[in-house]
Amino acid sequence: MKYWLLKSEPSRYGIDDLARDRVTAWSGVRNYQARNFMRDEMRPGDRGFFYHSSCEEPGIAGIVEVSRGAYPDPTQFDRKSGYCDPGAARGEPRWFNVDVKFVKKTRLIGLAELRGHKALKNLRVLQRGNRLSITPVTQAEWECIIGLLGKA
DNA sequence: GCCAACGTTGGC
DNA sequence: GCCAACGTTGGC
Repeated sequence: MKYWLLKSEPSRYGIDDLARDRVTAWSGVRNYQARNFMRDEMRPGDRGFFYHSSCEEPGIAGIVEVSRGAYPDPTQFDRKSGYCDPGAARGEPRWFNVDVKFVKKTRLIGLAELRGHKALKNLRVLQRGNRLSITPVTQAEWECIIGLLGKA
């Protein structure tokens, strides 16, 4: 079982949207590294932090669980979708996505707080210039952050 | 709005 | 296969 951090802009789709929907397709990812994580490494039962990016208070806002392993992202074939990829063919999908389900909403753990912990110094989302929307989280990092949530 | 960082594209 | 140009991301 692995741990992940999934970024989303709350103005597009935030933790409250997932709390309402309970399950959502993590579709629309158009980056090969992130795709490979979903296709090759993410398995049902894996857990992840839901991270709010490009917003007033960037940070971890919730916990999710992978509820379905990777399958071809239907939006790549949808001509009306902004995620449509003319280079993708039905028999040869280029993009994949998993489904994630809501586990819980947490208090917001902002970047400054995350940076305050040595155990998190390698957390990808804290690195300069990090843009990858899906990143692995080590078990030690996961446990450190879960520990922070135990506090007020 | 700025700007650093990074991925992708395309000419050669 | 190199690399400059460009577009996007995302914190500040």
